[in-house]
Amino acid sequence: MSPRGGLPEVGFDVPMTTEPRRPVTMADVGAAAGVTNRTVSNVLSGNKPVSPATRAAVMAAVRELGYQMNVTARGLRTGRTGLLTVAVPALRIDYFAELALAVVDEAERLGWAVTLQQTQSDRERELAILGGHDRLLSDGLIFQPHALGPADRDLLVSDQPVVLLADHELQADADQLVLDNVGIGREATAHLLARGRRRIAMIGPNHDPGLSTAGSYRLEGYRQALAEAGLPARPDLVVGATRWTWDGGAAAAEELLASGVDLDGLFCGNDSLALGAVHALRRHGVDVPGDVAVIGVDDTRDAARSDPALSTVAIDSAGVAATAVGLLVAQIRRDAAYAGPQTQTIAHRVVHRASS
Amino acid sequence: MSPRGGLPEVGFDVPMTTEPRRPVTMADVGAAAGVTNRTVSNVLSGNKPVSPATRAAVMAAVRELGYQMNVTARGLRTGRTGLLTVAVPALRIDYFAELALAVVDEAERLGWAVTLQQTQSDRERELAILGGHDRLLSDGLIFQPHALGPADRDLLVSDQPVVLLADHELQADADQLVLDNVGIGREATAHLLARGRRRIAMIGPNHDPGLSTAGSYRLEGYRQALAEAGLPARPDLVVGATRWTWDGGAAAAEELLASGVDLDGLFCGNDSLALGAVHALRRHGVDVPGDVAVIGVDDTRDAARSDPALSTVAIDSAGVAATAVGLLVAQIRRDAAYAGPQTQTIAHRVVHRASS
DNA sequence: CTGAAAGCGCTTACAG
DNA sequence: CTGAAAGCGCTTACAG
Repeated sequence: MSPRGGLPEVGFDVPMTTEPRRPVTMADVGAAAGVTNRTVSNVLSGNKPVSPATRAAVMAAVRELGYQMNVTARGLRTGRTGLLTVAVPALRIDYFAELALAVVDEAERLGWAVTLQQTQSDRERELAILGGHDRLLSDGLIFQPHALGPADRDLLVSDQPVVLLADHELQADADQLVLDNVGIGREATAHLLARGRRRIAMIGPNHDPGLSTAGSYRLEGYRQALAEAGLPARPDLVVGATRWTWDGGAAAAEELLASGVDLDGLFCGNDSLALGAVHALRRHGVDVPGDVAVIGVDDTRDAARSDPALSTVAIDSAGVAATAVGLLVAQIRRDAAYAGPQTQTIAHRVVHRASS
Repeated sequence: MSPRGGLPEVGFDVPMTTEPRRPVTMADVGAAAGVTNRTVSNVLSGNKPVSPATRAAVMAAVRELGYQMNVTARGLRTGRTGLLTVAVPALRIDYFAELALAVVDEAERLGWAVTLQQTQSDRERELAILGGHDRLLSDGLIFQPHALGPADRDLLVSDQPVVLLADHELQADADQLVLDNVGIGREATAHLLARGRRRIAMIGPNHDPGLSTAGSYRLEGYRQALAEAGLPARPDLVVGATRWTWDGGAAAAEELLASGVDLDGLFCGNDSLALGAVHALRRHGVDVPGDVAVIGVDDTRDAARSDPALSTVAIDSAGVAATAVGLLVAQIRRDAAYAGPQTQTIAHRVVHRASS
């Protein structure tokens, strides 16, 4: 804008002060500090000793130039990105949301970042998790398969770090944290029996044979408990639920009521189902626990806060998260203390509250 | 273990069948398909046309060798990782959890993965988000600052793609989605006034002057509504809450009741506070809405499901997430349609339910 | 449509 | 303790 008269011609050829913003590299930092990029790397990584004077000069240059490490380049060189992947069926289900957020907390505490993936219980998406992009961008995977099952053991074996969360023992060649779902169903039902209930319904089993969900195992436990009490398994008392959500629980309870079946106890596959079911029951004038005692599974935060407070089988999702992250990081670091692939059973316990 | 007698000496020097598992590279795939890595890259990226026969040969080799792209290497070359970062104060707060999960959904739909970060409203951690590792590992950032405020505008400006979610307009050089928190407080309070309440309390303002939270703006709206109705602002009706959680709401309600103040309406800074407060009120025999009408903010899922269903000021977190992801991706792609940094106000609306 | 080569920004043996 | 150089596995102008 200013006339060129007052400036030497050459002035127009010097670079503008606002250059194309080439990112600052370690070499730039080194040049400013009078060393090479190698020394900068040693200072920043702490892998090799560096003299205090050199360190100070480097750090000053880092600050002055606003240097930020190119994590992708480091990742290519070292094979580590500092990222973990968590893949669960659906984050809309409270239990998985709480589990995933617990993993984020625990990983963050140990200095790792986390990416979240949802499989929607879809086989193709579960396969994509195992072989996909994010798998290689992150250093390890915590994965709850839903559509993949025991028949897919070859797929679930991996030379990359992985911890499986499972509704049933999947195979022995990877770390896995397994729920005792039969035990959960049996103990939940036994709790209702102990409260004097005899006509106990269940909401939850999934009729999709392709899904190895917790539902079928919990149903088995429910049947075992009834059998141990000398009670028959009545199909009219069992209602399926494809989606284990609040809405699914409300709909299933409506279905139970509409069928006219007489019940005095209700075991729901998880807390979300149970809370939706309680809501529907009360809307129809059914008292909980007076007319029907209800118990869920998971002990989500909402369970303790609902009115009436929901009895449940507590699963320590924070503990599962901590264990899973610990095992995964041990694998990634090739810790000497890491004992190799193992199967751990996740603990559970019945929590008695007002709903039963 | 087996005696070497039966084997030729040379046998011990041939490589074992289980080699050190060098990862398969594009060059390996090319060698198997009779082309170079460049052609493999062209096939896999789709960036350049490749003859059908060559493509088929490459894809066959990819399958046979079980090739998985090294995403880190591609990221170093292209400057893209396919990863977005979402940073919010705390995932334990329902609104942020729902917002973050909505971002995951929307990003996934568009083919991006998401990493989640929590700042805990801590200034150091917010600065780390802006300058940290994950910033450079991901292609863009959706960030709700809490400790950083208008005074930090220089820090919030960036040459890297960013979308700010804000409780108050922060600065004009970045995309930002801003809540009209004064309006939210005013309309929530006006709703209670319209329901005939005159002694309206508020739970929420944060007394930490370092935090530019929504609380102070919503408090201002609350005062405006009272003033417009000709009512005085009574300090004894306002209770602070440092953490906007269910527990925080229950504790604040206890505090209100213990103070002996007479109230007939209650505006809570968010739904989590409100649900905790309702629980505490009812436990002390206070009827909602008979004795005290209650309204929250956010319209989290629990709001509609609680008993009584909670009135609230709905914020469309799914819409916020979709808009934020859309703006961020447009920045990353340098879309021609991208209009440059802009400020959008997030819509809200009062939802009347049973609690008022 | 394909090959040979350069280069993204780091880390790390190899010398000194 | 530091320099010069190789190489991680891709993508992409440059030739043909």
